Amino acid sequence: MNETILSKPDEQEFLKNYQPKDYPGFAYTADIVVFTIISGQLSLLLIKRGGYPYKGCWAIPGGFVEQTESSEDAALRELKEETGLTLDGIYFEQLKTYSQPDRDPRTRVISTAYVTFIPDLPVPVGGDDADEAHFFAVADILDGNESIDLSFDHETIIRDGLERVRSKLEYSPVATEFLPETFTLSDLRRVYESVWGENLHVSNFRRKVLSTPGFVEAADTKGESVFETGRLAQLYKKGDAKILHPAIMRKDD
Amino acid sequence: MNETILSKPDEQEFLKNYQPKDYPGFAYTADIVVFTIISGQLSLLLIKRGGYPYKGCWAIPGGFVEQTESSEDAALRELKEETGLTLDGIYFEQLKTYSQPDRDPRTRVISTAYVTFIPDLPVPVGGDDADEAHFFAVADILDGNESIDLSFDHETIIRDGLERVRSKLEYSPVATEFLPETFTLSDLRRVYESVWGENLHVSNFRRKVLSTPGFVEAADTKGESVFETGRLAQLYKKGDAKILHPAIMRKDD
DNA sequence: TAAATAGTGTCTCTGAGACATTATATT
DNA sequence: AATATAATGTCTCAGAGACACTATTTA
Repeated sequence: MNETILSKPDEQEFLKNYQPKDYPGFAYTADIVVFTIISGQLSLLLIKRGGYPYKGCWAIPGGFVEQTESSEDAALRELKEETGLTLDGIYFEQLKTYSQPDRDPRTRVISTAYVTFIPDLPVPVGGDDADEAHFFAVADILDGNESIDLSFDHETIIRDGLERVRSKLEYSPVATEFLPETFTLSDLRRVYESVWGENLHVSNFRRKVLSTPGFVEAADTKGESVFETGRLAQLYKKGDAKILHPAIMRKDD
Repeated sequence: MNETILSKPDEQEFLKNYQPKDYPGFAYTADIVVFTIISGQLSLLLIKRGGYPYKGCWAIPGGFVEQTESSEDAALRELKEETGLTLDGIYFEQLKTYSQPDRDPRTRVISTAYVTFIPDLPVPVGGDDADEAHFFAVADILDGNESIDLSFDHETIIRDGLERVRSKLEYSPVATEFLPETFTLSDLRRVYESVWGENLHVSNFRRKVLSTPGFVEAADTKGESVFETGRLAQLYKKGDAKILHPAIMRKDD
């Protein structure tokens, strides 16, 4: 914000006398797509709606933004209220804003959606506004025959979020956000395989990751295990790179 | 939107009796960053504000969204009203939504910003809400000593837009949006140089562009000129690729 | 003719796909 | 011992930086 200009006398005078216009006004919500990987399946968090409209249908967590908070703050607050999940210090980013006039059957609602990626650790529970919170495999939600009824335009939001996380893995180190503090290169590779839905070449993947500066660094604790049969693997932790170059590219682009 | 669910009797009943809540409501605006290249300088369109707040300061085009239109429609409508520019069939995309509670000194205003890239052809003029519309070199606006006073958080929006166009050039063919229907490879290279602010190697650039499928294709009209001294250049037109691969990468990432 | 840009060709290095081989763990 | 994963190494090809050289235009 440009503060200097606003301190001019005539600007101050205008603001002192300013009366909010009789402008219709919009309802404004913040929603968040929470991705994680469960049993090798890219999954996301849905809550079952307790009230109308779309009563009993599934929706991504979210809700109305308060007058005193940003939509970023609202997304985190609603997520916590509805599922108990706290994203403290966890990566999340703005996805897109949805403003189609008919996207909410009640009234005009603008929604800004966010995306986040979390390790498979916390077990979400239903909170204030929701009956139930549950992780579903993305494949089941989108192509699934299991008919998971989604609310509003949330299928569109989920598809946009999916494309975001898929492309984000290429040029940023966010794949590590899906993992605990230390992990093996196989763990990291499985993140890519789950998100992209394709198998990657094991040793080529290793070489690419290790030759990309700042992606991962070896953890001091060496030779720990991942609880799988086979040779014990070196543990790594997140490096300090914000962007990957060279990028880890997927095949189908 | 999921129409099937909404046609259920109980959902219909709820919607029939629905009364808009006594909810505060937000003002909602759509703004648009219009980039073009003028004399080899990446430039963008600003309008001089005719009223308070920030009277006399410069702002990116935009304004309040109507209840019956999407923010996409609003951005295009406001641009036309304020500058006379029509973006019919021209590429534009959503940039980001800004929701900081104090970003507008009058009242709470949410804004969704868009970006577009246009050839250096139309001359914008002031419209309804603005005194004046003018293209400024991005360098002058951001690092400039010429002190161009910007309104609201528009400097942030412009910086975000700048980073978007810079990265967009790498993996998408949008550079051609800055050019007329036919252009030479030098024209295209100068777009990259203007946006990235770095000189590119002439013959390597040629090879990369021509070996990227669908980026450009030779125009039927051969050997036309670009009105520069030197050998006449082959003309090209936009290809049908939506994504560039291999990408045209910049140095500093 | 000089200057400027268009366009071609070549050398080299890096990154990635494909694949073979060795190492170390569990069962 | 059989099996599974970890880790290293090698061959080859594609893409990109650097650079030399030729072609065609204007001034």
